[in-house]
Amino acid sequence: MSSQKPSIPKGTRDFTPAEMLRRNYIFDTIREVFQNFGFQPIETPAMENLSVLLGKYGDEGDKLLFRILNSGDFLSGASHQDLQLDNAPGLSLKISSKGLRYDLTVPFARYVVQHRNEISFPFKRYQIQPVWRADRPQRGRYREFYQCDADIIGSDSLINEVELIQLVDEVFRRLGIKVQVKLNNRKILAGIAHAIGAEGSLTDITIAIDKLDKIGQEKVNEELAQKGLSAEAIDKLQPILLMQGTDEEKFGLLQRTLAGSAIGIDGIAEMQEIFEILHLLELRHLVSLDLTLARGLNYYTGAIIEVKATEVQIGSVCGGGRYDDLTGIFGMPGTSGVGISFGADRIYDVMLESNLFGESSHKSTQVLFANFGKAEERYCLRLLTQVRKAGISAELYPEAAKMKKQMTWADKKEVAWVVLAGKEEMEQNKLTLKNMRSGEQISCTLDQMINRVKDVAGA
RNA sequence: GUGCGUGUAGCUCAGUUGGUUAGAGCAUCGGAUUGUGGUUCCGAGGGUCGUGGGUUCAAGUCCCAUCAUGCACCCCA
Repeated sequence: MSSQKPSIPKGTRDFTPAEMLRRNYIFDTIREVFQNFGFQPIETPAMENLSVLLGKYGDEGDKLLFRILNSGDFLSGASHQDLQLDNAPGLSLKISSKGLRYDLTVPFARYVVQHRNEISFPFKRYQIQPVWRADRPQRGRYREFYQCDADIIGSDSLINEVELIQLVDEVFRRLGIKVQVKLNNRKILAGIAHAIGAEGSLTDITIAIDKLDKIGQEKVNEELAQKGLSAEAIDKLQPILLMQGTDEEKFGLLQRTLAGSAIGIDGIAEMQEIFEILHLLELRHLVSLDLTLARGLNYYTGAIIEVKATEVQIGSVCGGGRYDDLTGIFGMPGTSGVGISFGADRIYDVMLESNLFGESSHKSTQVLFANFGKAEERYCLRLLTQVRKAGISAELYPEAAKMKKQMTWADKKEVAWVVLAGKEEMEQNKLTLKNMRSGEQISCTLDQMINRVKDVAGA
């Protein structure tokens, strides 16, 4: 029989015990902060109906959706014509009706509409689950990754934006990651488009502006011209692109520039209020207005947030914003929400690179009972139960392998203590306790052993 | 979808202007030590050199194709 080479799909990963301990440390930290801020957990299915997902993330997003082939005779829904025409998007709708979720926000909007009668608004939920994107994997980019989302839906108050920023500040404080929080507002971006007379090109403008720090002013202008923006409009855009100074100075310039745009004025007022409240709070990380922040997700309508690690280059580790009418598509208009999403996998990469995982994430079995044979096994099994009842994680090596093998095994697993209980110990109703770090060995009773292990663990 | 790079043992890699039987370290397993690991010594297993074709007396090495993978763009957590 020929064996096949085992592999996993591109952009997916296995996680070792050591990695899982560290990943769980991140999830636990984020979860604690979510709960501390009053968010409640939900989960939604890995797959959604395609009708829920399509059209919510822009054309690019639709392309990146993983689609699930219908079960059984999946071709039955497709006509001969469908198969013959070179029409992949059309055909895919005939043979696939489900897809893997692309983010947690859209499924949440669907959840809210479906459960609206059980929810008392404003509803604050958190959700920690994997999402899938058919992107080309590279550094910090995976096809399967975890998002940790906190959203508040059913409240227009800007307090919510501020709370999320506070939450972000707290999560990264606890994890020890240095970050920079950038804020912008879609309404301001719309106002800019209006002010330079190019409302129709809002998306092109925001995407081009977003690249400013990457490709520079000239290239951005070239790209805008290529997208069909008039020279006059590009000209008018320059003062905004090059805007420098304090947030107050930026707001001043914006107010003058966007004076003719109601939506722009509205956006400025929102941001001013958010900053005003933020100034009352003591935040650890710098929060700044960044007009080049665009964010491609189509559903954002108001404030947008992005968080970048300052010491590791990996793209954003956290992003979010306000969406005024995501539930409207599902038949429940007028319910505004705002949310934030932490990218657990990128946070992991940042922490690994910056050496931020402490010993707290190093947890293994505390006590291993060496196995000497059948009779000793029985003896140890009774002791083992009592050790576990005392709250100490313990296990018995499952077979009477050579001592060297058992000790090596304990060493590799970073077990702190090994209990040796053979014939001699059984006769004296005692056991030998070995400290794997120091190599020191003592003879003692079960109670003495439990106290010793607990003492050292507590110290 | 576009561009550039890389594929040799489980992992990291060496392999000369093409030249006889493809190597090392780490890891794994076994022994030295049948009740003692982290440092020693000895030994063993493990390879269709990504795959297919071509050039050549001869290809891990050169050429082409293909697949996989990494990076950049796009987009994003």
